Amino acid sequence: MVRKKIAIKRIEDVTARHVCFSKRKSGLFKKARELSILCDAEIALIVFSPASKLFEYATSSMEKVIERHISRSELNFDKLDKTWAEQQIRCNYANLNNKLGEKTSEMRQLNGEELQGLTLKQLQKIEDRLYSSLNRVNKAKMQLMVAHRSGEGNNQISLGLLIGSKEDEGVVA
Amino acid sequence: MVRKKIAIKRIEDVTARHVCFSKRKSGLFKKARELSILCDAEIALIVFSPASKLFEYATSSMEKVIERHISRSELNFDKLDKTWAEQQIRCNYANLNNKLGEKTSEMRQLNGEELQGLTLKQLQKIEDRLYSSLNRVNKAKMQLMVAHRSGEGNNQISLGLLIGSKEDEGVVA
DNA sequence: AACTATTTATAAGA
DNA sequence: TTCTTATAAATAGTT
Repeated sequence: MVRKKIAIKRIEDVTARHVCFSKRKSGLFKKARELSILCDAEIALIVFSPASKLFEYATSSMEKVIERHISRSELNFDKLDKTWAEQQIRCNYANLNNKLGEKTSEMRQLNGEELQGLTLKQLQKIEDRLYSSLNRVNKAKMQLMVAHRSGEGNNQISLGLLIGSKEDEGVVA
Repeated sequence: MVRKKIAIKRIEDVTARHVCFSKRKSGLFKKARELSILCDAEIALIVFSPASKLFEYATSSMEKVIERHISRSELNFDKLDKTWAEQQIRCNYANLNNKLGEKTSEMRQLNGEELQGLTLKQLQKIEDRLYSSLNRVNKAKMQLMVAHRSGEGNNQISLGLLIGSKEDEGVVA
């Protein structure tokens, strides 16, 4: 347990990343709450998970302010002054462009393109990642087949299997 | 030095409160930064000290949005008169956003996340794709190993293998 | 989800 | 504010 300190860089393994997110998120929110109470500070904390799920914490009055910003999925440009809005768009644009580039490149490697120049170790890592993906896809297939069979056969049994095979939430729902 | 754990309640002594604020604030921001990097999360954190001094942290584009809201309330109702250029930028922005969304979603599926709701056929397709990726990665590994051996052995053979193993480019793209 | 060895944060003191 | 250090708290890896 905790054999080593970890480097602060993106965790590639999906499962590990989710677990880490869940753990550290609670830690972060706890710290925020403590700071606000101990030191009488106003705090707003917004966290979007990699899957874009929203988590938030805010003390008192700020809550309303922040809430408003979150619930807006489109920026309300009409209410903002134009120059700022334009800058904002440009900034986001560049940002998006970068992200798109990164994602594309990552996907290419995962696809097995752009493999030249990688070390054996790096290739091994990609291979491992692909295998775990395959595993998850296979599980999903199994669940589907079980669910499907339940449509024609004995509902009691298949329902039991379904529940038993549910692991991360929403797989079957 | 840390004689005891402290209770989480407002620190009455002003000096002690300030010191605590300063220390815990850095800790909180550090944790926020780490979470965002490790888990690829979007985070915005706003802290007002008891003396109403502002501290903030935000990943990427959220920064500007939040900043704007902090400097708050004096919204410029500089409505309308949107130039063609601005419209254009917004259009591109929306476009990029969509693309990024698609890519992200595609990658998640390829990763074996977000598999819920897919049909058996779709899952099969993802599985096939993963298998071909694995194939390509394996080939790359082989090439590396052969190339490595060729450093000591027969160059002709490994070159032949290299050329022979190149096949379908852009299967997925 | 629970455990625990370690790392990390931090309360008190200087 | 910054440093030190003993102790409390968080958490990475494992089960």
